[in-house]
Amino acid sequence: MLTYALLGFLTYQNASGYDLKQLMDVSTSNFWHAKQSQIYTTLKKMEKDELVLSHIEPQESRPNRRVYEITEAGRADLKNWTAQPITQIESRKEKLLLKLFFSAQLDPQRILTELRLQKNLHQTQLEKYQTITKDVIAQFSASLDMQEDAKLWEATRRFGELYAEMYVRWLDETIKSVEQGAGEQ
Amino acid sequence: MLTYALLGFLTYQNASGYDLKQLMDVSTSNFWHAKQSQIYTTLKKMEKDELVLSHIEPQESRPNRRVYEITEAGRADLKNWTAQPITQIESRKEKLLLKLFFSAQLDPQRILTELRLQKNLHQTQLEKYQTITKDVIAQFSASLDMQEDAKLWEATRRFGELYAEMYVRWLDETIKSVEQGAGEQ
DNA sequence: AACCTATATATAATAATTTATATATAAAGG
DNA sequence: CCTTTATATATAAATTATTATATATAGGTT
Repeated sequence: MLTYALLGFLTYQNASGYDLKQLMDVSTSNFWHAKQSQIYTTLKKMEKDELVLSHIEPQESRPNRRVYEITEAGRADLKNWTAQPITQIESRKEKLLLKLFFSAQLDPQRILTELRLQKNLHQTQLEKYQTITKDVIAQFSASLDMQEDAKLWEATRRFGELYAEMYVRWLDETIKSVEQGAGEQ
Repeated sequence: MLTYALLGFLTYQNASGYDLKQLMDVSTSNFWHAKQSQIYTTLKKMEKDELVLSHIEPQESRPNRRVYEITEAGRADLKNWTAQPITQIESRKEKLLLKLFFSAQLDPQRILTELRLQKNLHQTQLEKYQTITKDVIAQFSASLDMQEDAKLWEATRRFGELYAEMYVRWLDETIKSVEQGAGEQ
């Protein structure tokens, strides 16, 4: 899957592994992320599979860059993937819920502390989606040739916003429910 | 992480790999899931680490069961894990959003078909949380010694419900937005 | 009679992902 | 002056997860 994310970025412009990591961090990290090491090894595999090709770009006073370029085979592969409809719901993994599920014999105070910490985190995240992320996309939206892209990027930002909102709401409800059983304010 | 899920189940009762797979599928699959093969190999590793121990339970006309039991070390390990607060937001991976993000040059009709299919899936899922899952938990809630557990289980069910609700809402918004650009009803 | 589902465990092979480490330098901040 | 951050790539090791396959039988369905 990471392959397709990388191919997607490379349809916009050539990029190094370093560039691609930066791009992911600021744009798709909300719904797709990868570690630096995975990006580098995946690019290597992609070059072996001829989905991309690379060349070294010498730099002064900085390590040389290995810049990747998508090939025709790469474009075809990406197109083929996008043509394949997703017929299932993506499964989630949420450590917090796993802990909660098995926490009945635990001290309610501990659970509450943890839930409140999480509320903070998601609230901060929510605000980021509503300010910084929104502004970044709005800027892209201003350039004419980016309008179609920006519309879809906005949709993914909105997902992040709605998700964070939902999470905070659920935490509020859950905190209240746990407080009731614990006899504390 | 799967280790803790399995240990969690084993604090309630001894179980075989097969049992644990069934249990996960009907209870935690909303926020934690695993394939049969991973469960079997993880149990094996856990036994080597002395977090569980197993014995064979002979059966007539069915393959013998290998039943696992949590050890004191296992209980300690689980307790230690629950005591460790989670200080980060869990990162998501959503193929659908990844596709959407890179879909500007794609036929809007295709995107719409895919989004509508997803809406169906999440709507069906939502109804399940609101009916079957809700009923199952309500039944557990009826037995006195399960009330504390059932309350937390209900919280995790509620998460699934809110998530599905949010997803459907986002899909509605996104479908509308894509329709506008595509000049179709 | 043939097929599917449920019951039950196990392992091999592969793929995906994370953690850790190594190297090298410039610029900026405290 | 020292530390941190940014720039850049690369690989080893370990963990986690998926896909595929093998075996065996009872019971129900087409």
